[in-house]
Amino acid sequence: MKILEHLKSVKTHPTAEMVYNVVKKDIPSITLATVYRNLNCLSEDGKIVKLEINGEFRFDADMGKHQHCVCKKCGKILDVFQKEISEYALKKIKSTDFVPSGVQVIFYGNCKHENKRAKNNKRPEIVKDNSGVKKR
Amino acid sequence: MKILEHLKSVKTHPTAEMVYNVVKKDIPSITLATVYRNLNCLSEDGKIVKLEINGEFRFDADMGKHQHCVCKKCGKILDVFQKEISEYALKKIKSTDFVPSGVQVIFYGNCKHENKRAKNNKRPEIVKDNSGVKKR
DNA sequence: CTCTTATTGATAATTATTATTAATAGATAT
DNA sequence: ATATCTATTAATAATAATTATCAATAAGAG
Ligand SMILES: [Mn+2]
Ligand SMILES: [Mn+2]
Ligand SMILES: [Zn+2]
Ligand SMILES: [Zn+2]
Repeated sequence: MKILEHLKSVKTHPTAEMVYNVVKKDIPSITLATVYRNLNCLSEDGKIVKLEINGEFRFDADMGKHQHCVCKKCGKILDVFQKEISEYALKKIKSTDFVPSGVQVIFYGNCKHENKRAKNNKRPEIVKDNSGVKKR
Repeated sequence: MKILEHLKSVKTHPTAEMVYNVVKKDIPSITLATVYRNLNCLSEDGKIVKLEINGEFRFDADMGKHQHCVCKKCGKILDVFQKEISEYALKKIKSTDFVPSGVQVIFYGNCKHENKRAKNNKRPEIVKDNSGVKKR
């Protein structure tokens, strides 16, 4: 309950560990494995969405049909609420040997950073700057 | 070269390990780490696509704009070549604080298994059958 | 052929996630 | 209320995938 409650209160698409770090303030005895277990159950039950971004799972309690943007620089995940995009994809897809039940739309690009000094960049830049690296 | 060559010859979206198991037949000295290294370089250079599905990375040498279907039962990944779907998404998205450079469309659902007797089912079913598991 | 640098193989380390299990909490029956 | 049964948890340990390290090797330049 606390886990779902917390997930509903944020729009950051946290990892299991991020959820854990917040929820343990309320339930100090809770363990990371319990958070994982509950997040997985919730997503199997269709109460939350489990996303896979940059090598880790992210969780989202917003079950409305929406899309996501992932910043290639800072890794931030933003919501896009334009259900026509998902609907178009599902309406248009014609596959003889596959029956789709849902679609996931992820945009990759760059978010508008306060380019002066990134203020809420918790993790180091994911940008892969190859300048100066010469290939042969 | 052998890695890229192999990737271009298949449409299975293999994992690094799958690529490794094939390429090592040609280059017995090759190591899994080298395969990972090269796959990552290739994807950074835009020569291949790196997908993230069911907790692991999948690689695809088909750089044409296309979409994917993931079977929730067997994990198989199928291609869909309908560029209008990705184009629609990119054209329609309006985000004030994000500049998209690409979009990834993944359909989830079920592929048409030869349900009489699955003939090329290499890996065990991923299906999560909760029948008989009562929640309280 | 020698020198310099990039890439590899071998392996260790890391990270995220899942599995195990005895203990606990919660519900149910007495 | 107390005993009993059962689902969930905490506390690990284990696993799986991926990345890092680094000495040895291969490739290119001169
Ligand atoms: Mn979201
Ligand atoms: Mn493909
Ligand atoms: Zn950003
Ligand atoms: Zn299937």
